[in-house]
Amino acid sequence: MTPLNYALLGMVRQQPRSGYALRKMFETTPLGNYSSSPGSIYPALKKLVVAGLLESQAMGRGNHYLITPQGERVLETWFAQPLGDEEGADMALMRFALLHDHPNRQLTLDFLQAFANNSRRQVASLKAFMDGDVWQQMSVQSRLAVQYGLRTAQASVDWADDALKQLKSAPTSS
Amino acid sequence: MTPLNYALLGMVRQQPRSGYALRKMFETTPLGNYSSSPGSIYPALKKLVVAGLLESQAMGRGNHYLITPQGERVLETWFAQPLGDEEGADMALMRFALLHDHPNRQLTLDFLQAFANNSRRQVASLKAFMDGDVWQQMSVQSRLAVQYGLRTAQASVDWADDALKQLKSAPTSS
DNA sequence: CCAACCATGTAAGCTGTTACATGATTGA
DNA sequence: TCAATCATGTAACAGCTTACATGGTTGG
Repeated sequence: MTPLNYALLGMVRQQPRSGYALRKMFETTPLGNYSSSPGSIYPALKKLVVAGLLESQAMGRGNHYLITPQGERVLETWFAQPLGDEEGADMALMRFALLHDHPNRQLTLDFLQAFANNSRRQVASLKAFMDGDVWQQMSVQSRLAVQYGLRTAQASVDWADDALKQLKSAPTSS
Repeated sequence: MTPLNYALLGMVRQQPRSGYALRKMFETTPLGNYSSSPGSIYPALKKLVVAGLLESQAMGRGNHYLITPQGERVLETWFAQPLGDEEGADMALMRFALLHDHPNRQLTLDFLQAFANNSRRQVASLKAFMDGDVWQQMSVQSRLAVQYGLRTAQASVDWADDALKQLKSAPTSS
């Protein structure tokens, strides 16, 4: 399961779509960092059908894709996985976005907690780096680049905390 | 010229290093998102030598790499290129970090200006997206994911502005 | 002497991109 | 009718990772 596969599964789960519609999603929304080129999406969809995670259904011109129970299970397993340090922020955020209307709200809350903790750890490790030997030998520019990392990590912490607040104050809105 | 190639050129330009030392840089510093696996670095170094951008020089155990005048020219050309929207933030930041001790301080200032402008444009486009139709149909989670993008873009703006201040107030510190 | 590190390399594969190609349908 | 959009596909490649393999050196 590649990142793109998860993205496609998640989008199709939300609503059956054609390959073309999925491409448009990548093009027109800020979510999903993937190119909308057909060279990636159509082959991936085919593979997902072969693997039994999606079902193709002719509809007007073109095919719509539906998620199968097995596909749902794959997504659920992914959602339930503890958020590791390894997955980059982009991957983590995609996972978060695909949780969208998931009935189990707790998954989202858990995700945000873990994300906030990871970001806090990242902040701490960058601060620790700034106390090390290497830091002293670095040029002004290189140091500023590290400061950039610090700022974005801090922004992640703030966002996650804020998102938790918003979700907790809001009733089950879906 | 791949991102990794630029990274290697820039690091060698700063100081002649062995392939192993370069790997350690990737491992121990937050700069450079690349894996430190030998499978990427050694072949890349070889290609750069063949292309005449680096020179290999036996030294003790292992080889040190030096940048050639031609390699310097390649870097200079890259540095001088206007910062486009296309390059991701990671690529942009790498370029910034590699400017490190560049004698032409103006390049750094130009970069930061362009980066700040790009980030501002990104903020604006995200805000515009939040006024569109798609936004209305999105789930709470998806909206929060977009808000994340907004926050990090804003952090980029803040960082660039701050960096400009720091550099302008500091004399030529190198 | 044995583990850990220094130091380099290759082969296979995964993932996504680029570029090309095709044809139907819709709106001006 | 002519351009734009809908809709799908393939072939070739680029770029990096994983896994494996090798041998020297250093320190406990």
